[in-house]
Amino acid sequence: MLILGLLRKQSMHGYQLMDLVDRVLSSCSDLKKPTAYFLLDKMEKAGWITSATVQEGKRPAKKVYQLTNMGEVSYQAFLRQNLAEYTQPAFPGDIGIIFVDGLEPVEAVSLLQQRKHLMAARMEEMLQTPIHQGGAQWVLEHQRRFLELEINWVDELIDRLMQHPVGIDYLRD
Amino acid sequence: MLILGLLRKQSMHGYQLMDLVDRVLSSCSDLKKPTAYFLLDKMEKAGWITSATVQEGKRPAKKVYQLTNMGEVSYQAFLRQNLAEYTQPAFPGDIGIIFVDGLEPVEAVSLLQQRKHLMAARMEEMLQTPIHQGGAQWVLEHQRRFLELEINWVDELIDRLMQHPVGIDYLRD
DNA sequence: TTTTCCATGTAACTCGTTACATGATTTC
DNA sequence: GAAATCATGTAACGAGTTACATGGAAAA
Repeated sequence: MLILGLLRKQSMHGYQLMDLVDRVLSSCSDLKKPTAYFLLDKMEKAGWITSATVQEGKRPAKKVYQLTNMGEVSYQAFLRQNLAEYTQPAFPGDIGIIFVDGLEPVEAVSLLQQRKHLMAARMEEMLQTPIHQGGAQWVLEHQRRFLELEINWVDELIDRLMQHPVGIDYLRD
Repeated sequence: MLILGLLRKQSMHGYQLMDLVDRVLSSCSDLKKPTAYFLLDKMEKAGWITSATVQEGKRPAKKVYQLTNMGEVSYQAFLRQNLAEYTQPAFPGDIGIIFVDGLEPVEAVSLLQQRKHLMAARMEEMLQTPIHQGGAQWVLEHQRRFLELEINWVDELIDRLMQHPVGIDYLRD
C-alpha cells in the first residue's frame, strides 16, 4: 500500500522509490530493496501498475512504474482498511522486562540504561529529521510521542529497581 | 527466550506453556502453537531443554520439558541482550495516516473513529486483566500507557481533520 | 450427544531477509 | 585509481502461519 500510495502521487522507478522510503519514511517502514523490486514485479503482473523502460545516456535502464486504474481501486480499498483497523504492535523488549526480577538490581539497571541510551539516540535522530507536511508530519509526531513515552517508562522502571530490593516471584495468576 | 524463561521457573509441557502464554502473556507475544512445539523440539535438539514423557491415565502423553544448564546459560545471555537493546516497533497503522489527506475529511474521520473504537475495546480488555507481580505488572503498565497515547493521538488527529480543510500536497523534501 | 478441552504434531505455504551478481558512472 | 552511487535483480534460506490430522475425556 505504501508503494501504491507513493506511485499514485508520482511515477517512479524502483531505486528512486527505495531512496525516498529510506530517507524520508525509514521510521515507519522497514521495506528492503529486494522486497520492493519483488513487490513491483508482483503488482505489475497483477495489473496494478505498468512499467515503461527509460534509457538515459549509458546509465542502467530504469523501469518507471505508473499506477493503473485497477491499482487506484486497490489502493483506495487498502487505505480505507488500514485507517479503520488497529493492530497493536509487538514489544519484544517487554519480554526481558517480565524476567527482570531474576537479575541483581544493579545489573538490571545498568542494562536498562544501555537501552535508554539507544532510545535517546533514536530521539536525537528523530528530532533532526526535516519537517514534512500533512499526514507525514503527524506520523513523525506520533513516533516522537511514542519514544518519549518509552524513555519515561524505562526511567521509572530504573528508579523503582534502584529503590526496591528484588521480588522473586512474578507469575502467579 | 520467553519459553526458556518460563521453563526456568517451572517445568512444563507444551500445551501448558501455550495456555499460560495465551492467557497471561497474549499482549506481549503472538507465539502460536505450532511455533511453540517447533521451538521446543529445536531447543531440545540444541540441548537447552530435556523432555520427560508423562502418562496420566489414558490421557494423551505429555512431554514435560525442563531447562538444562546449557539452556540456563543461553537464557542468561538472551536476557541481558534483550534488556540492553532497543528495537523500535513498526506502526503499520501509520502508513494510512501518511495518505490521509487524500480522502475527504468526513470519511477519514469516520474511518479513524472505527480505529479508535477498536483501541478503546482493547483498553477495556486490558483494564480487566488480573494484576500480576513484578516485571509482568510493569509490562502491563507499559502497554496501558501505550494504548492511552494511541487513543489520545488519534483523537487529536480526528480533531484536526474536522477543523482544517484538506491540504493535498504532503511529500516534498 | 455434541461440543469443548487436553495434547501433540505435520505439510504446505507465504513473506521477507541476506547475500550475492552485474555493470556503468560519478566523485574523491 | 578507488570508492561510492545509480540501477536492477536472483538464489537460498529462515521464521512463522494456516490448515489439517489424531484421538481420548470431560462437560454441556
